[in-house]
Amino acid sequence: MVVCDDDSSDLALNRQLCFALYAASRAMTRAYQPMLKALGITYPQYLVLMVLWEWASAEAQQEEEPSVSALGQRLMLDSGTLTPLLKRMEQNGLVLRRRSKRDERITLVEVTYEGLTLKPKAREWVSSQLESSSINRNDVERLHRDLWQFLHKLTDI
Amino acid sequence: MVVCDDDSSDLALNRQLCFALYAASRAMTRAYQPMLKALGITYPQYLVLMVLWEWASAEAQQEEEPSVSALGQRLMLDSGTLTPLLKRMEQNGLVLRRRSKRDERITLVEVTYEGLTLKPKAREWVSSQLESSSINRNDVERLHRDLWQFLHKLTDI
DNA sequence: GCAAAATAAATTGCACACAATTAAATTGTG
DNA sequence: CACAATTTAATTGTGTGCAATTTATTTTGC
Repeated sequence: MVVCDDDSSDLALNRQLCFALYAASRAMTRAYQPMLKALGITYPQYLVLMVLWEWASAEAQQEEEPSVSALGQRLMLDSGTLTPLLKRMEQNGLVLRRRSKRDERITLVEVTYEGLTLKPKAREWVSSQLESSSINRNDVERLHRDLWQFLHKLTDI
Repeated sequence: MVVCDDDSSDLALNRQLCFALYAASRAMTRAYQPMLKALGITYPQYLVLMVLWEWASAEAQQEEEPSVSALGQRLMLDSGTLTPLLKRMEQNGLVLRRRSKRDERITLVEVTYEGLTLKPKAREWVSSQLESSSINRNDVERLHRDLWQFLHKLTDI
């Protein structure tokens, strides 16, 4: 059996992309650590907060119900991840969880005032990072666009 | 205090990139699941195997010592992640772990014959996926290049 | 030579991810 | 209305990631 062959192949090409995504995603998380530590939250908790900040904004008031599953659709996460994460956020005073009166199966999530106060702090840190880094905004936008295009093709298969 | 402001800002822009990376990385992992399940390994175990497959190839024989820390540098992972992962792979007969005779602090890792036999299977699956998908190889290469460029700027800060 | 510093893994503890299952509530259908 | 099918979270179990600490070994400085 051939178990040792050359690496100038699909395998190596693809390895590089799948690993680049894996490495870049973790590097991004690492880059956020100073801010996250200062705010006392984790990276996925920050993503949850960003969705909740959007939902709490005036424009979005009459939008979708802020349920666990709506949050899950937005972040592509399931209740197995979100339920314990939201419980920790509730413990830390960042969100409130309550059952919908209309349908007791649904758990509604809302950001607290304390959770809202983290938004300007996060914004300030992010904008100062962008300023002090050598990262070009156009590059970021192109990468973002290409990533989503790739992600859509990936999930279409 | 201003806790509710517009989202046409650095925060929103950056959220999209950091979330795109997070989502794309997990989507890639999901896309690999059918193959990984068939091979009986996890995604990070697959990444480890790819490094070990490279190291086992003839060209690389006199390269760096296949230690846990060398593996960690390649994958940007530490022993806290790798040690238990490699133990599981050893349990499953995919790798061997032994202490270096030259330096007893160092744990050397080598792929077994069983571990090598997974390589052609992985290659076959990956190439068939690329063929059957609508993903353009040039797009993949560009995304890969842009990702590494971004990753380097990120880790430079 | 030998104690202190440095190095390499391993360990510990916590927080995700996610597959699979379970439990509770609601909806659809006869 | 009854009751099966569906929907929504929560739960369970396994495997990462990673910070922080510990253990074992080697190197360095004197």
